[in-house]
Amino acid sequence: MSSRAPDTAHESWAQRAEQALAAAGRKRGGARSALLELLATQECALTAVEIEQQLGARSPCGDDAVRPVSRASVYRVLDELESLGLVQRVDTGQAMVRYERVCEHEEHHHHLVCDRCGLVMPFSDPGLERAIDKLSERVPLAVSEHEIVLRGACRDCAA
Amino acid sequence: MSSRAPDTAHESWAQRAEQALAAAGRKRGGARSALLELLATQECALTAVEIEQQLGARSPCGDDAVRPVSRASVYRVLDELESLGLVQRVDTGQAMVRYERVCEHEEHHHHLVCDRCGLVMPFSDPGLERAIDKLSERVPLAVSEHEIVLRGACRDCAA
DNA sequence: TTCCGTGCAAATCTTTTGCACGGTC
DNA sequence: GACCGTGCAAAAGATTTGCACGGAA
Repeated sequence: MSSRAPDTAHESWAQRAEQALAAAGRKRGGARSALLELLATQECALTAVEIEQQLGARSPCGDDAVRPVSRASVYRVLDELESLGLVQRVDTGQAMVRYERVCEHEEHHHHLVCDRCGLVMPFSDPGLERAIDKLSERVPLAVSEHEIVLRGACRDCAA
Repeated sequence: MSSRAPDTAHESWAQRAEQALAAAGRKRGGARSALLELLATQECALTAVEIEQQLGARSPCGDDAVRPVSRASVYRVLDELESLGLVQRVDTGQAMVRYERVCEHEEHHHHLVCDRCGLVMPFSDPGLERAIDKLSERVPLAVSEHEIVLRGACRDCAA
């Protein structure tokens, strides 16, 4: 990242998302913008309910005209973004599915899940990716994506 | 089991399960026996509904006194077996969770999932396991298990 | 006889859908 | 003005739980 700092990656994600949406003939809307803005800042996967809550928690004063986003819209927008390849579902084996943005030029990551407190953390490992890629060629399936989840006790819970 | 061939592995799994259940102070029951018997023969993960259907499909004549197993029991038994470490949940990212038996001495496997038809196949790869094991030591989580899912198009669907 | 296992029905919880209104193009 | 986006409420589907009965120890 010579001139651009890496922390602008999520801005460009939001831009790319807006573009893709526009290209798909979609109009703009409050709920979707809010959701894009939130996802752009997230490091790791969120559930629909977490997203709803975070969006509802904006403007604690209550008179900012930022209306809370309904859960239905959260699901609808996520679904839309997923089909455009801007967001991916992450199934951590917990009750609810999680969603996170897909950054084309960022190293993609997988997830650590704490069995006890439910904490979800990202991790990435080039060696593992290589192993998966090689494996993908030997398998009776035209692999288009993969997902890896490591489960165990996080530091706080193990202490 | 010294001279037993490996294809009796599932028999011993059923036995081990019965023992563990007994050790946990559990009594025997029709639904649970049926479920154990079914799981013992399965190569790969099943959903609760699939299990219910297979158990309901026994004795097509209808007068064999084998009563269909209720779905609630399927879930209860699976939950029980899971907490004893005899069965593991497998989350393939489809609508329903899957379950399969855990064989201590068998190489454990992961899953290929066809996006289009929903087919689930097992696969295993020692290299991948090694990579995961090494990785597990470097991660801020006391890893107790891991799950890998490769998604794509199966041969039939890709054709 | 005591307690466990099971079926049935109702409850829960996540996610989806139908409908009507208001905003965007 | 046409059509999309959104909220609300109801629906759908998977899983869990409460309760009462029958069987195992």
